[in-house]
Amino acid sequence: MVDDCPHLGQSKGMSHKLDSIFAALSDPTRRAILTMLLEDDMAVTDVADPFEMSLAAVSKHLTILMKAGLIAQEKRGRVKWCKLEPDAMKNASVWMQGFGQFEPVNLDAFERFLETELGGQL
Amino acid sequence: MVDDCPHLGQSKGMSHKLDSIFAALSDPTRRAILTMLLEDDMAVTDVADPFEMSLAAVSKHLTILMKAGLIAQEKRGRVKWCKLEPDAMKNASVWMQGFGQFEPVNLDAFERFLETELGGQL
DNA sequence: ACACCACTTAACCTATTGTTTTTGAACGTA
DNA sequence: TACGTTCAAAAACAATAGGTTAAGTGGTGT
Repeated sequence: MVDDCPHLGQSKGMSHKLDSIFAALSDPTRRAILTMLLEDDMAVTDVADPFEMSLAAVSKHLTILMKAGLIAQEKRGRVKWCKLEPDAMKNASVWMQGFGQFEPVNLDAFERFLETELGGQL
Repeated sequence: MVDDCPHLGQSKGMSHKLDSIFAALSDPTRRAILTMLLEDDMAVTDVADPFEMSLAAVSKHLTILMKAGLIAQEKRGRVKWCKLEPDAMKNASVWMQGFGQFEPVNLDAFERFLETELGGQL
């Protein structure tokens, strides 16, 4: 979670994962796909069905989601089934929780604490 | 349309916000900036200092973070101070919680961050 | 007034992304 | 075997992202 703070220690592994996870989540089509997969596993054709765009475009979106680790694809026969892979999203969620856990008041207090007690030497 | 996240009762306006929030988070430089701002409010020049890139590039990153609502900027004199705006990230976090097939994040990542970085001085 | 400082904007370059259409491979079925 | 279905890959293209340098804006200090 602290991996991408360059003035602290850097271990690039996690950061690169977060790159692709957040980038994958930044597209509304892909978020919609994830929402659909929340209800049930789906074949590629069925995933593409509600969308205006071509099947090829949806297939590429699925590739992006898979490379981010947000879904898994399993081929059974000629049908490729897509299922959610929630662990990847958990990684991103945990990273974000580091920012959401405290109220603004507590944040201000914490900042003042850092200033007075530590002199900002971090 | 399947544009959004119906199971969470979110509107299309929210979807556009999530676009920019997740897109902003997908860049490691911007995540590093947010991590730095976790410790204290900072002037633009000081934010740019640890990075290899130009000040102009960092300024653009800050604009993206501000448009996503992840930070706020306040100009005092000739110095523009940047501070974290955690509510935006909380929105994105809530969206991800909808995929609650992983346990709700109850670990306090922020405290663990502090323990790691401050050596338990708190 | 003048120079400096803290940014922002402009113009530009390059790599990547998002999309389409077309092509083609793999697979079930008749 | 032959045919239709499922899906991926390739080619082509516009738009966007992230970076640069250079110029512009506006507050500070002497």
